[in-house]
Amino acid sequence: MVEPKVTAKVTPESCARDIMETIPVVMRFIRGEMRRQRTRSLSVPQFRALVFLSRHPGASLSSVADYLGVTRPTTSVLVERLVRRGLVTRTAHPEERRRIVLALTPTGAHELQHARDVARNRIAAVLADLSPVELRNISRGMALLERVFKNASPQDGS
Amino acid sequence: MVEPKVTAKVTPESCARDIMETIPVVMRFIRGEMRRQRTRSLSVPQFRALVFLSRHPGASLSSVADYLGVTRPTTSVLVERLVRRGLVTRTAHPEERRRIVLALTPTGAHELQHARDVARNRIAAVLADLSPVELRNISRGMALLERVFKNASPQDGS
DNA sequence: TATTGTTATACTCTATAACTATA
DNA sequence: TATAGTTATAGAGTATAACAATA
Repeated sequence: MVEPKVTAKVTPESCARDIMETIPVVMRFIRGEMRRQRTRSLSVPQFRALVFLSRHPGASLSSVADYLGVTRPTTSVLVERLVRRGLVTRTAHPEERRRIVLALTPTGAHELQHARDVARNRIAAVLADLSPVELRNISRGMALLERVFKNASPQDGS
Repeated sequence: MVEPKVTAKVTPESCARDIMETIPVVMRFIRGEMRRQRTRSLSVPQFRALVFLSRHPGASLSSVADYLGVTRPTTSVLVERLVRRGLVTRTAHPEERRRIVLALTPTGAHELQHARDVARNRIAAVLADLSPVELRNISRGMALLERVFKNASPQDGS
């Protein structure tokens, strides 16, 4: 009574298992690439903060925290390091005096571009042997994951 | 001369961009779920080490390090914490006296099962609205990523 | 009172360097 | 000499708690 398994049944649970198994492996690779840039290496959160600021110049600390999915104290420390390294400017908001205005410095924009290019190329190299269909499959999977996890991250459940 | 874009061209580079954007978001969610288990929370590396030991009882520290993709000093510290918490046993290898033999304690096996169940169910809940086709797409994408990143992680390039 | 941001504290991850012990 | 593992050190991520300043 064993059914010939042409394609295994995929459930949310089995999919979750696959995600738990694979995501950390890929994450580690990305981290390694970010860190490889010897003199000017970035952590993944630092990189993501720079990406966010490149898209949202003048953003507040809270908005960066929301994007990163971490608390404000964590973000405050992270931003402080980026400011000290000369990658980000932190100035007072003219009207709302509680707020700060964050933006990339020219150096920050440059370093971001560099890190992004290197990481993208290194990841692309790993993907080089995949077929167009397989690449599309991965991209589609990423889009789906982004859609469902983007706004689920805080704590929507228990 | 603008081609009607039915389906965007997916290149290794564009796929790499998607990966860089999405993986950290999902990773953060997984970390949050692991940490949620208040009293007995696990970090993702701790969780992964326990998973590995459940599959490879008696493994050496080096093999755990290889699986995690981190250095041996890092692994030594991580294992030390698991031993102190009573989740892992660390005994001398009978023949190769340089080696240690790592294994889960009954408590470790139990906590692993608990953490795994909770995290899987929480992730599955996020995936609940996806169709079977979409779930299969994600699982297929994970399998592809696992295949290419599993052995690329160290430093195969520059 | 609620929000923005910081500081203090504590813990984990992580690597490199230097070490011990064993093979 | 090479390998297995540890320890020391340093820096980053991270949260919670407590705080300051502003709205």
